[in-house]
Parts: sequence; structure tokens; C-alpha cells
Amino acid sequence: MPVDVTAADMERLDTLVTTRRRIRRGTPLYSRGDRFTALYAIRSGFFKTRVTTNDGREQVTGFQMAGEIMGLDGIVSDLHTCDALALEDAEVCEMPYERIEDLSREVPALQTHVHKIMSREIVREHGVMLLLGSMRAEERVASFLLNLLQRLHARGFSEAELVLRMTREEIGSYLGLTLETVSRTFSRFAEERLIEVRHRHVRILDGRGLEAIVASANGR
Amino acid sequence: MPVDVTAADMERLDTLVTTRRRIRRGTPLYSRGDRFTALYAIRSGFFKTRVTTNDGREQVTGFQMAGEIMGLDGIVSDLHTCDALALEDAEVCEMPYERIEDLSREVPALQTHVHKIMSREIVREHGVMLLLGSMRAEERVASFLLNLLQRLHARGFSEAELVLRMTREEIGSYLGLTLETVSRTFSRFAEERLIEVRHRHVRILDGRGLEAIVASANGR
DNA sequence: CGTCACGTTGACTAATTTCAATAACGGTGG
DNA sequence: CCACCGTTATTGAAATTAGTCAACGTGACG
Repeated sequence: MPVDVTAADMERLDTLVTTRRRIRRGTPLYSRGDRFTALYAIRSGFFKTRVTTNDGREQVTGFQMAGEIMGLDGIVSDLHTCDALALEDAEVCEMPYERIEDLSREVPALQTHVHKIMSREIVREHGVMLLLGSMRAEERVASFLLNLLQRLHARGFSEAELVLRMTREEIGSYLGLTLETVSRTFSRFAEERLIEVRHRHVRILDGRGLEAIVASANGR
Repeated sequence: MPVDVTAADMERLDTLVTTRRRIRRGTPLYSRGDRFTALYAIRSGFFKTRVTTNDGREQVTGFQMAGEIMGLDGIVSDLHTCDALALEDAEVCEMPYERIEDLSREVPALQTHVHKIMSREIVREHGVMLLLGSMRAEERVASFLLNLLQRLHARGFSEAELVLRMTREEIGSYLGLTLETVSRTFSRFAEERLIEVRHRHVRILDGRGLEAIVASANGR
């Protein structure tokens, strides 16, 4: 919450968070079909969200880290429509949705903030659609690495190094590729001295090179 | 606006729509970079939205019809991040965003409604990600047809017949396929007596058959 | 110290794109 | 009202990309 809020407002906003919850690695914060009651702000840890279908299809829709908000999918139908799973031990703030609605009416800055969070998620998903609909495997993987890097950097981590919290299979699901293609693409990038990969540790040797791959833009 | 609103509320909600705008076929309702000022409710006509990148890539992010809301992408940054183009002559109601925020605070039913619209869009996009990330060409095209059909049916049109408002290329962009693949897939469906295609007129002969294709679910 | 999940790599296959040629509309203006 | 032009759609063949199947490493963890 940046923006102009009075001290009185701040006091009210403090009442937004009722609970902190610890989520152990591998366990769900919420699952498809769960009753929607709250939004969650990640304090620490790393999540993936995924949609699943009855016929066994699965798609990772995003990876979330500290400071990001989860649960927006549940508002429309009062039920969650996707799963949120912790990829490492995590802690979240639970913000009961009713309280968010009530407070939003009293604190316009909060109202605007909530709208922007939802709009940002819509715009983010547009970007994923662009990636899935128009990029080739190398472009997708380069784009994925640069995106993670940028978000980690914004949180004070290195610009040139990262530890993947997810498996090749999860990356593949997110990018619409098989785990083998993800692995091979990492290897190719390593051969070309764009990155160094050791398991889940990735060091960026040539960020510009990765950007060039994304911008190569055949665009179907 | 379904839900419980008093007569007094209704009167207020009437002031939400300030202008009706006619959009001629082929022209934008808004474009990337335009200042965001309002949301739009489609009264009649048919739109596509697309994201574009500086390097010339393009992705159709959706097709919108009467009753649907456009413009949510602009809230986060006060600028539109995608283009909305009329695929046929259309009419929209312009709802100034400031007024939406103001009224939302006074009419909780409107507040909830706005949140649900945004959440619904997020969930819709999850579905598109699933399609783009995990379906094969036939599944995507079948899924696309069934989705259009269902939405048209909900508006009183036939369940078994539709007129496409968009080109094969636009369908392809939306589905992450080339226009040739879309065309070939239509032809294959026609051969299999699932549909009849004459240019943009499509008649569904075997809806169950199309559903079976979607549910075939290899899931990558 | 062994087991199991995760990751890499290779060979082969299948799906989709690309390139190219042709056909069929539909809107526009004579 | 008809003819023409440009856009849109279809279809084929070749090329390419990514997927599938399979074998083998390797590390983390109990």
C-alpha cells in the first residue's frame, strides 16, 4: 500500500490482516473447489498456481513470490477455480475478502489499490498469452528467465543469478513445453555461453543475449 | 447488474453511463498507449482485443460481444495496454472510471459486481492459458467453436449455427496457430461431418463430437 | 549408503509451420 | 446490377520445431 492514507486510515488497514498462515512446501494454500473467503499476500516463500480439468489436463498459470497477491480467481464464483501450492515453506497474510470490501468503501486508496492489483493480473496474463501464442521454445525460456530475474532483482536479489524453485516439468507446463524441451533449451543456452546451469542454479552470463532472443520476434 | 439494489440505487446507477459511442467496423475503441478513462459495456457489435509488442509481435487476447465489459487492462497504469477493435459496426456504453469508483463506494452491489467482472476475466484468461499451453490444434479449434456457440446461445442465437465475425488469421492468432492450420482443421472437421463450413458460416452437425475432441485430453 | 525423484541426452516421430499456388467472396464503383 | 479487384480462404508439399520414448546420470534426503 503506497499512496496517500491518513494515520487513521492506516490504523484501519492494519485490521485487514487477521491471520498469518504458514504453508509447508508441497502443500496447498487453497485448492480448486474450496470456498473463497480471503485474498492472500505472500510474506515469504514461493508458490505456483495451476488450473486443472476433470479430464486430467493441467496448466501452471503462474509463479508467485513475496509481495504478490493470490486468490483473485475465487471472487467471481465464491469458489476457487485453481490450486495454489507452496514450492517452498512459505508464510502468507490472510485478508478476509468481506473486510476488504468493507474497508474499500471507507478508504478510497484501498479501493483503487485493489482494482489495480486485479488489472495488473489481467495485464500479466495478456503477456503470458502472448508468450504461449506467439513465441518459440527458445523465446519462451529466455523470456521466463528474464521475468524471474527482474522480479527477484526488484526484491533485492542478484540480477545475474537465481535459484529455480520449480522443476523442469513445472516450468514446461507454464511455458507450454515439455520438460525435455526446457532442459534442452537450458543446455543450448549454456553451450552458447548465455547462461550457466547447474541443476536449479542458473547464472546469467549474457542478459543482453537473452533479451535479443526474446526480441527476435518472428511472431507467427 | 442483477442483485439487490433499491430504487434509489438504480437511479444512481443510471448516471454511470454518460455516453453511447458508435464504433465503425475496423476502427479502434481504444488503442495501446491511450489514456485510460472509462470502461465500456458492449451494447451491440463484436470486438477483438489484442496485445502488440514493439518488435511487431501480436496476439489476439479475446473476442467480445454484447453485454461484455472492455477496458479493464487500463486500470493498473492509467494507460491502455492493448487495442480494442470493432469487427463489425458496434455500439458501446462509456462508463467513466472515476464515477464507477465513486458509485461503488455508495452501492455495495456495484462494488461486488465490478470485482466479479474482473475476477471473471482472470478466470477466463486461465482458460485461454490452458488452451494455449496444453491443447493440440484440433482441441483448440473445437474448444473455440464451442465457446463462441455457448456465448451466442446465451444471447438467444442458435446453438447449432454461427457466423464468424473474424478472419482465419485472427482466429489463428487467438489460438496460437497459423491461419492455414485453422483452415485445415475446419476442413477436417467438415470431412468428419462434425461441422459444415461455408466461409464464415459454420453449422454444427455434431456438438458432442466436438466436445469429445476437447475432452480427449492427452494434456502434454 | 541406497533409493527415488529430478534432470540430461539421444534417436525417432508427429504435429505444425512455411512457402506457394489457386480459388472464392464481397464490397465498390461504373 | 454487374464486373472487377483486393482480401480472405483453401489446399498441397517441404521444412522445421517440438514431442515422445527410452536410457542413463546425479543429487538430495532419509
